[in-house]
Amino acid sequence: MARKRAETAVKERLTRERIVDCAITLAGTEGLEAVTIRRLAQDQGVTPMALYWHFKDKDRLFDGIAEKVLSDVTLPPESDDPWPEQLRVLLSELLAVLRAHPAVADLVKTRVLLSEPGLQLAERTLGVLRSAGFTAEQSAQLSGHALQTIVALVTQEPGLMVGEDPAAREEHIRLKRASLQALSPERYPLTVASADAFTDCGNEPAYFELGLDLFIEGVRGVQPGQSDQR
Amino acid sequence: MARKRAETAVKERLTRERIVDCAITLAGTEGLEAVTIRRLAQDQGVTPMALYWHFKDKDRLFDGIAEKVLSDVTLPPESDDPWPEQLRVLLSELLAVLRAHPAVADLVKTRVLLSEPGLQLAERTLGVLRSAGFTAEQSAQLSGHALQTIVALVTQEPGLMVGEDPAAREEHIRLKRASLQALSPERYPLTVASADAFTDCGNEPAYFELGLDLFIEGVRGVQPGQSDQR
DNA sequence: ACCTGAACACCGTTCAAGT
DNA sequence: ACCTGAACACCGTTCAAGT
Repeated sequence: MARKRAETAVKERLTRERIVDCAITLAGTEGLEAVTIRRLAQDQGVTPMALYWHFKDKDRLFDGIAEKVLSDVTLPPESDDPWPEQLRVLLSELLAVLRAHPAVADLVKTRVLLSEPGLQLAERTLGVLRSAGFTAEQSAQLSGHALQTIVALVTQEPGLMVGEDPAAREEHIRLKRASLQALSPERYPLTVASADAFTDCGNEPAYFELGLDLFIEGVRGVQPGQSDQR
Repeated sequence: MARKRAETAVKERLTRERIVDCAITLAGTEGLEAVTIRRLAQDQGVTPMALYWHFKDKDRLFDGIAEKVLSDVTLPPESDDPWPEQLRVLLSELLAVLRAHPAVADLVKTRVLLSEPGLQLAERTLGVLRSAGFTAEQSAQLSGHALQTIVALVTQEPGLMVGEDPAAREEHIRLKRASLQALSPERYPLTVASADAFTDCGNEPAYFELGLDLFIEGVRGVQPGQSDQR
């Protein structure tokens, strides 16, 4: 009981890591909108301006968040498996990591090329795509789509609501579903029939599997040297 | 010269349409961040609170923007073409509309099911997918991915910078490209080789074609009753 | 019906100053 | 090196009041 304690936790020195961790936790519990410089400072028991010694501005803090999340990605060893398998393994790993941090997945989307762990993931993804016969240009674009697909899968999952208690979540889903079901069945029969699926993804594994399959099959379909008649 | 004039244009009464149009224009010229209640009011020569008579809050204004943009989508007549063709036509139309409004495309992504024109597009898309043999659940998910893919194609186009003069844009691209090219060629050879493609999509038609193909081929690949061995 | 005035509770950020 | 105090220029939104 030496010195003074702050709030519930032992007061430690401010550091980039601590700020980033705090931001990730806060985003996870209350949503990314709750992550403000001032709120972060308050939770750390410090002045808002204290953060500016560690980060040039909020955008750099976001860079730090993305880097930290991407550092959770563990790349598999190089393999001789067919490229679709390798691609699936890479994307599944990224998917698993982002699923643990849906609130900040959108930050990652635009920041992969800005950090060491992101670059390693990108390099490996490009490797798989190049081995499938794509050019540097095509591989760049496809790797971007891959990232984009995984992030969308995580952030747009129907019924997902970060930083909302289960009761409010249920209510939100119920309301949205009701409004879809209230549509004219003559004009929007298919939309009404899909109301459940639009508001809550009933089966998570199937949802993510279809998303992954969709992308990988898409890559297969545009692969150079394929019979592409339609 | 009766009454008084404001700024450069003739002062007219405030209306939902005028506010939405103003917001879309502003987003296009200065970016979505520039679209604030206060700025909109200022441009219209009115108090910020005036807008609250027309829209409950900023989110409803965003709903209005999305609806207006989606109303530009002109649906093709029903056809007997094979479903991939029909899907391509629908997505190309949406793509063309969003390409004209990249700054607000992200707003559209989460609001298709909230307006008449969006619902009509969704219904048609679901129709095509259902005709391809997908269930209501699968079709809902795939239509979501379709939307998401088109929006991403428009908003993530490398080298696109909404609300930035060409000079600043060039400089921005140059800088980002240089930083990629400065990476270690031993550790990131493929990333360095793709630096150009990551920073500027050299060939727009090819970029959008590949994006569309990727999605449509993906749907083809996950279509029920296909030989799906990998 | 349509708009204003004043106020509230927030933001990110700068800059000079403290230890 | 690391943090604070005070201030600036913004936000969205509410509420009572005006015409």
